[in-house]
Amino acid sequence: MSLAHTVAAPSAPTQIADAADLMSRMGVKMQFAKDEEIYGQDEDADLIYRVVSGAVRTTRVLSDGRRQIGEFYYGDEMFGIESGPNHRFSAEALTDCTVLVAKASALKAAAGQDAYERLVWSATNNELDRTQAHLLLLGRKTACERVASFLMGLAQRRSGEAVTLPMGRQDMADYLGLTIETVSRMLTQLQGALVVEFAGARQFRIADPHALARMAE
Amino acid sequence: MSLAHTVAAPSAPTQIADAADLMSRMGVKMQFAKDEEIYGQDEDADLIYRVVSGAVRTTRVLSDGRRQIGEFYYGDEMFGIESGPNHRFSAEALTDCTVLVAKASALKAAAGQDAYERLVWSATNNELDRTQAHLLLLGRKTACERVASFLMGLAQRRSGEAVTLPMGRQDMADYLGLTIETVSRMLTQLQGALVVEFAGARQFRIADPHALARMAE
DNA sequence: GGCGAGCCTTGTCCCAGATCAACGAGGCGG
DNA sequence: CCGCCTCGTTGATCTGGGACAAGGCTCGCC
Repeated sequence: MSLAHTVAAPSAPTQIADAADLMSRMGVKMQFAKDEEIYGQDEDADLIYRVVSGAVRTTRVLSDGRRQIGEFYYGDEMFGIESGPNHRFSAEALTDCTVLVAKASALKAAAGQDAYERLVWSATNNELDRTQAHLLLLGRKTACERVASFLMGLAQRRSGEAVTLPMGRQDMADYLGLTIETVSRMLTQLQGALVVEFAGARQFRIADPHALARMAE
Repeated sequence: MSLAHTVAAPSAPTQIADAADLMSRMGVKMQFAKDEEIYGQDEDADLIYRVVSGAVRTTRVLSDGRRQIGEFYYGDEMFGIESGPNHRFSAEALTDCTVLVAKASALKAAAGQDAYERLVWSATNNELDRTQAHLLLLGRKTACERVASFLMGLAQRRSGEAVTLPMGRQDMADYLGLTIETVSRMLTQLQGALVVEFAGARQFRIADPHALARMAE
C-alpha cells in the first residue's frame, strides 16, 4: 500500500457540523491493491476507515480455512469501527481501491465528542442492521433465495440499469455461505427464469424486479 | 402481562455515574408469561429493556413461517435497542420472566446525555459482537460445531457445574439454523463422545471442556 | 493473433442434514 | 395412580447443496 496524500488537520477542535465530512478533513488517503490486507483479525482497532473508491470486504477465517465474509463496503461507507480494542474481522481490498484512514482518538479530539459520536453511532447502527439481515439470510434462506437477495441488495433501486459485480464468485459464495458452484448454478437458474440478465460474468441487469423480490423472500 | 410495581424516577436530571444502574432507577418492572410477546417486529422502538429474571428471545419470521432466533438474553442483559425507529426482530419471553422497561427519551433526560449514551453504546456493541459470532456460526459451521459452540457459550466458564437450558429444542434449532431432530442427534452424539453429560433434557454438565472447545472450532 | 492462466460453468456423484414417521419419557391434572 | 399431552429421541428415507472433475470463456501478454 502507498500513501497518496495527507489532508491537513483543522487547526482547532471546533465543532464540525457535518459528521460525514469529518473523515475527509482528518483522514489520510491510502491506496490498496486488489486482495491486499487493510487490517488483520485481532489487530488493534484504533483506526477507522472510509471507502473512497473501489470496494472492500471483511472476512473471518476458521482454523481449517473455511471463510466467512462479513460485509462488502462500497463508495463512502465506513468500516473498521469496533466495540472492543481489536478487530474481529480482517479487511481486504476487494478491488484496487482508495481508502480514507483516520485515527479514532485524533478524530474525536479534532471534531468534538458530539460529532465524533454521531459518526461512530450511525456507522455502528448501519453495521448492526446489515449484520442482522445477513444473519437471517444465512440461517433460514435457501441457496436460491440467498443469491436473489444478494442481487437485490446490490442493485438497490436501479432496477433497469446494468450493475457490475465488484467481486468474483468465490467472494459471493463466502458471503452467502455457499460454494462457487452453487452460486453459479443459481445465477444460471435465475437467468433461465428470465429474472436477471447477464452480459458476461460480472455485468447484470434485473429483468423482473418483482419476481426477484419474490424469490428473495 | 402485568405491572409489578413502578420505581419512582429521580427528582432531578443529575449525572448518574453507574450506567448499569440507570435502568433500575428509571424502569418499570413488568412480568411476562412464557411465550408472551414483549414487542413485535416493526413496532416502534422507543422503549429499552433489561432482563431481571428469566430469559428472552428475539425472533424474525419469514413469510412462510421459517423462524430465526437472533439472540437469547439472560439476567441483567439489555435488549430492544434499535438504530432505526422500529424493531427489526420481535421479542418474546423464553420463560416466565421479569423485565425492566424504560422509555428511551425519559432515560436520556433523567440520566444525562453522557450516561445514557454509554449505556446504549455498550449494549449495541455487545449486540454487534454476538451477532457477528452468530453469523460465522450460521455461515460456515457444521451442525455438530454449531451445537458444541452453543453449549460452550451457555456454560461460559463454569466447566464443572451443571447448567440448565432455559429453552427447548425448537428454540435451539431456530437459533442454530437447524431442525430439532438434528439438534437432538448432535446432543446424543456429544454425549456418546463423553464430551457432555445430560441429566434429563434440560440439564447438562461439560465433561471435557477441551474436547468441546475443539469441536466448536 | 495465439496461448496461457484464471475464472466461470456444467455434469456427476455423494453426503450432511431435512423430512417423515413412530416411539419413549417426563410432567401435570384429575 | 393413571392417562394424557407435550417434548424429546430415534429410525428410515429423501434431497439440496457440497465435492470432485471436466471443459469453456475471457482477457492479458507475448
